[in-house]
Amino acid sequence: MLRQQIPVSQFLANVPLFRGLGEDSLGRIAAGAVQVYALRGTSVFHSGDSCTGIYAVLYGHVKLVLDASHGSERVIDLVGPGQTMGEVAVFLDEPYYATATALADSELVHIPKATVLAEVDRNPGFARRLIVNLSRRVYRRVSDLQSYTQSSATDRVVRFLLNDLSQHGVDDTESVTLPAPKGVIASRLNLTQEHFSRILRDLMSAGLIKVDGRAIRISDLNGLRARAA
Amino acid sequence: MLRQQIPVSQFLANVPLFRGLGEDSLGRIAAGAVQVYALRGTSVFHSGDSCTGIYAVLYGHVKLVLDASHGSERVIDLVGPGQTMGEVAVFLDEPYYATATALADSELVHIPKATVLAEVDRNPGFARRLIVNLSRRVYRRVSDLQSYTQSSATDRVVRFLLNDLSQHGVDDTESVTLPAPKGVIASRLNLTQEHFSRILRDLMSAGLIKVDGRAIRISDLNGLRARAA
DNA sequence: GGTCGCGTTTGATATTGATCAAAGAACGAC
DNA sequence: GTCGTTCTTTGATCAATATCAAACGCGACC
Repeated sequence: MLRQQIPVSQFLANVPLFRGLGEDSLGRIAAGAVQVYALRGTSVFHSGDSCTGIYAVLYGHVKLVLDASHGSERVIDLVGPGQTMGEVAVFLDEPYYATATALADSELVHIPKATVLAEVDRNPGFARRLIVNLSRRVYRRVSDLQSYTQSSATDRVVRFLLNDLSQHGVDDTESVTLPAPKGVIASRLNLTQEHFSRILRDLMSAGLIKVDGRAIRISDLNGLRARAA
Repeated sequence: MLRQQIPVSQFLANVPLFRGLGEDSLGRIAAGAVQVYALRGTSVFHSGDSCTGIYAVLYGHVKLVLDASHGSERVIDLVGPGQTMGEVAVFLDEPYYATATALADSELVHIPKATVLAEVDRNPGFARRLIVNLSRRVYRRVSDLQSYTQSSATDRVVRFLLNDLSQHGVDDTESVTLPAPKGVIASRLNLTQEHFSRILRDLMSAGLIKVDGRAIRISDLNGLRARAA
């Protein structure tokens, strides 16, 4: 993993967590920030590492994985451009509890713990941003929990597809490209690779989607929506 | 549900979220606060209700439930004395996403949304408290997720017992009293009432615990600990 | 072009925990 | 007390998903 110190405030201005913070504030944050490159397959931090600060992803994708004591790893999140990770460990003053591994060659910005803590005390606007950010995260975890426990594997997959679709905007051609190998997506959805594969096959043979590697075309959007109810 | 306006600052001083905030800050928070009594079985708020503020539990117990569209309800949290609920809805500026129902006659304090928001902007110490509070919540949700997906039902039950034990301190007699009907605890642990019942029976016949209604005595602490690995 | 390795698919089987149904126990109201 | 309600236990069966094993596809690299 390479590290390099260059001006990053222009990048940070586009990260939702920092957007609209004002030049002075951004400047202070950028001052301590360091650009980090992580090649595909390399880890940005490991579970148990002492926490040095937060990371914002500029481009690429990173998976957050809970190491399984026994059995296979569990992907708890996929972090893409504009998103941040590591806040929880910073504020709990504990080591990172998950491992962050690049799914593709990625560029990140590291903001040291001290910088984050100082800015929170200094800038209520930033504090508020963080609070909202964490609130959203709690909410998403609760939603996840709800999916895992109250809906079937197929429902989860369908909802995942529809969700990804809506994020990328409804293009002329309705399609989704998985940001990670299917095994990783499967784990994120709390199912095995095999089961995920079978579900995609079933959705295909029901004429709802077409799968070509990581590219998934939605053939019957309404049919798919009906399935998600 | 009764509401009554009385001075509450002395109570708030004992709630972790507000502890050590200083007289002035506590005073401002208490100013808008209203004491709320919820009889057993009554709800403090319902999923979908517009969010009016946060609640701190003074005594009693409240369950937070996700309504299941179809099927049975899912308990996502048990909120006891000193704990708070509703923060996420306040900061996301959305309706409550769960329903809060008293498990026993309970006393709570309601702090209006506006009061909370104003105090965050005014008092970095409070903002920090909230951030830590929310971080802990994210962490707990992740831990929950890990239990649900990476360990067996029995493991979860054992860990729940050991956890509850350590919270109440290791009394002379090592015992736990469930704060809610077994069906509620079961749901919190993501299993059915029946399954929970069978697990307790099995742990009993293995000589690890003794169950008498909601009182559970740990007969073989080391044996139980061994089971949690 | 061959082959190594990763990701993916498929099939057969096993296991966990859910569901359905019903009977018991506990507890409060009258 | 006795009745009604809620909580809990037990048994029988079922469904969902995991696991194990093996083959397949395909790109990277020699």
